[in-house]
Amino acid sequence: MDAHKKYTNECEAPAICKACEARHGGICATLTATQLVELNKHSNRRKVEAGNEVIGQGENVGAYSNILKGVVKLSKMMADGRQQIVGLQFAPDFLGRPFLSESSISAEAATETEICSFPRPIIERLVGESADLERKLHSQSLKELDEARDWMLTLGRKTAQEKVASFLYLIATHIDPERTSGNSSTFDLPLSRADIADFLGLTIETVSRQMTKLRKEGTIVIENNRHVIVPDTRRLRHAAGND
Amino acid sequence: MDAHKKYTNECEAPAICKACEARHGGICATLTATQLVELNKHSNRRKVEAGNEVIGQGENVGAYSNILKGVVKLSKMMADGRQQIVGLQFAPDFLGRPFLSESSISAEAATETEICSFPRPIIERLVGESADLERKLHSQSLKELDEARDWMLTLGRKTAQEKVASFLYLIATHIDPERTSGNSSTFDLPLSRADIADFLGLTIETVSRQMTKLRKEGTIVIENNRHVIVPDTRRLRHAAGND
DNA sequence: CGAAGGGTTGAAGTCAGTCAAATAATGTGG
DNA sequence: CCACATTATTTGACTGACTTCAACCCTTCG
Repeated sequence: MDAHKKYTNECEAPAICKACEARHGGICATLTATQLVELNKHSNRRKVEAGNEVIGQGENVGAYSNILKGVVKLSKMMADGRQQIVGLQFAPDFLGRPFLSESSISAEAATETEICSFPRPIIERLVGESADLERKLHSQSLKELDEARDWMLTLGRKTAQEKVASFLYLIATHIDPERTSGNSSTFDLPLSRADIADFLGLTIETVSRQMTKLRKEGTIVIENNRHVIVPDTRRLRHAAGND
Repeated sequence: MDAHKKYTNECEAPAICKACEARHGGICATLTATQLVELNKHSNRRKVEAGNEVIGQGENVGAYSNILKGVVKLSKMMADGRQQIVGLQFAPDFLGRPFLSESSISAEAATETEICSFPRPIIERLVGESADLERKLHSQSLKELDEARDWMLTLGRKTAQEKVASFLYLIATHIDPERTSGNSSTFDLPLSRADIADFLGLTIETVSRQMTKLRKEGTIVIENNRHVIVPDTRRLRHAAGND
């Protein structure tokens, strides 16, 4: 069987990659079929439950990954336990540098997540071969930098009300909307109130109060704590102080 | 004269570059002599006074620059005027993407500054030619990302006291120290109280009060408002909540 | 000398934090 | 499927850190 696999130079992409959700979104989009085959030999696709660290044990320490499904939170912690979420990564983002020695960032699945990870050395070799790949990684870094700086404005200068609205607006615009028609949007929050507080530099109580306020104003509708309906995203955007 | 300039392939670096402070620190370090000559034809070296935007008027809009001397602040502003400084760049950093359409960031000289700027198209062509250059730009982006995330923790989770100490510690470790021996450090603040407040997400009054407090505790000594002496940087680091 | 800008200090107000308790959602064993 | 235990979220009363508003000080510069 597999009679068509005799050539190695211009081979086809592995079947598993062809069916991959991130095939055209993640870093894999920049690779040739040959490189995909190579990468695929060492890749490891797996599920990560909400609340678990994305850093693989043993062999996978220091790996790079594609997020195929779910939301990953990147956070920093102070010696005394105070915590700050410094970034959220949505599928099909690439999860790279973070859990490298560098800065003390931890990556944890916020929701049930699926990732495809690759050993660091392989990626680094491919980066040397492919300018497109380096470009892709570079541009993701720049995107993350822009997002981080946007969030600095939120953390430093917005009120609690605006912070919570900013968060909801961020989610509304980044999550695969369960339903989006024109100006309205519906989704499940990927983060608990505690996580939201850590993302906004607030306490859970304040987050809760501001959500209640937004609900009573009619800016949002909440069902079962996690499910949110935004009837008018422009109104939410305005509440976030974005204009 | 200039008899030795007959070859064009393996020419020497331009004299002005050889004498340049950033020759080995900025992006220029990754370029070949030939590329330097090319780049030099279009480069524009100039001084920028404190308080002026670094964006060149007219021809230079959308340029990339090397910072040769001084400190540049990157800031974002909300519609109602609230402002947040999202990054400081010290010589010999590269000042790149910021004043590109993208995110509404403005770059302004905090102190008297000297920059060497290049038209965007030239840089972009060189990036295509030199993987080293792309790598260099990429790694600066990652550095800025790390710094931004560190600062998010400061903005979101630290007290006013810790924020001010964090700022002083940042300056103490980034500025060419006028005098550094062992654990002590002496320097001039590159930012006014108003700028410091915008960097820390505080008001000038709070910044002033916390500086006074740190002074009375003996953690720092202040002379003429701008001149600061840190007798023991470990103590300052501790006041910043970094351990 | 007087005006102007940057910085400090004080008094009063407010927004978000803290502490505590109630309520809702989720899970577990019988 | 129910009673119970456990956790997540909301709500309330109170406190406190930081802001706001206002006056004052100090240096600089015309």
